[in-house]
Amino acid sequence: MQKNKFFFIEDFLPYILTQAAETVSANFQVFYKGKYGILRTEWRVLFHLGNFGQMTARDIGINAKTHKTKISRAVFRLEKKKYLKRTTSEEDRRIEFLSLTEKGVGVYNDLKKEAEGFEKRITKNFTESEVLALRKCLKKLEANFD
Amino acid sequence: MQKNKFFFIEDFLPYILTQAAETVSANFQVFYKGKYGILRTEWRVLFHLGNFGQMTARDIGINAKTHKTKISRAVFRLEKKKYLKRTTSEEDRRIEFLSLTEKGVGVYNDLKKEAEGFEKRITKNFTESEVLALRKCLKKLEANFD
DNA sequence: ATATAACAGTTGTTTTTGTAACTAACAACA
DNA sequence: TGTTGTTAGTTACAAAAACAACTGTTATAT
Repeated sequence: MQKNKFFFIEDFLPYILTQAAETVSANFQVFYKGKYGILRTEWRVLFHLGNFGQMTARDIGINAKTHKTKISRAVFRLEKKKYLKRTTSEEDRRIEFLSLTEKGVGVYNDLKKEAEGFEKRITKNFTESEVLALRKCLKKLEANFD
Repeated sequence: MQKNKFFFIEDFLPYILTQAAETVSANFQVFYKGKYGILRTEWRVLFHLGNFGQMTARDIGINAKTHKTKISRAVFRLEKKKYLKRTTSEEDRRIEFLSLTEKGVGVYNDLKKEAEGFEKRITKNFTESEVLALRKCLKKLEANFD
């Protein structure tokens, strides 16, 4: 009892999902790349630390589903920019605790404002329940792969 | 009259959108990359030609919002694999019409089946109207950048 | 204890992408 | 014509991502 006999790429969910994500990301990166010269993974690390406080590279990688080499290099660059500092754990010297410097917090706070403004603008023609439903669907979609 | 005083990265729409897209794409690429060794842009070109018939690289690029160098390289690889052929236009010799070979159509048909199955599986726990609403929201979101 | 496996994070190499500069063809207009 | 601008597509080089192999450390188990 299939309704649509034909395949349309423009209705293929993975395609429109990726297209929407790429368009939104390309427009959002103007802020962090344009203002601070950082890449997407660096933005993610910055925002994890700004949002959750001190974390290890490992835990950021798990939470953001990002490979450890990507995290490692992002941490290196953020450190070089003096946005974050590392502290080796006393109990387990493999682990490094990462946290934002004062400068990093400043950048985080500025980019947080930009993020809030950006989200508002791109959902200007959405009802509040539409935004909530969209968030819910995206999370549910992703949870299907755990 | 703002409700949420705090910023949570896990509720930031561009972030969860990108996360969902990356997770879905990573799982879907297993089919085209695993079975036929092609990349995402090659999949897109293949599916544009399979879906719409003969097209120019330019028009695929416009429709898929993909840079011409990416398209150019994807076309080159698909040609090398004998999935598509080029025909230079008689009226304007800058233009090449691209179309799938018989082999390319075979690959397209197989991957189309996989795509349909994949979409069904990832939306198994969605109601039909949820899927429709999700598609609509994603398209609306993207249209905000035109 | 000590060998082995597991883990956190880094480094090296290859593949892919991004960007700019390029070629070849057409268009417009003096 | 011929000069200038635009367009379709390619190529060259630099930046970034993917993947595998590595270092140093801790956990496990004989």
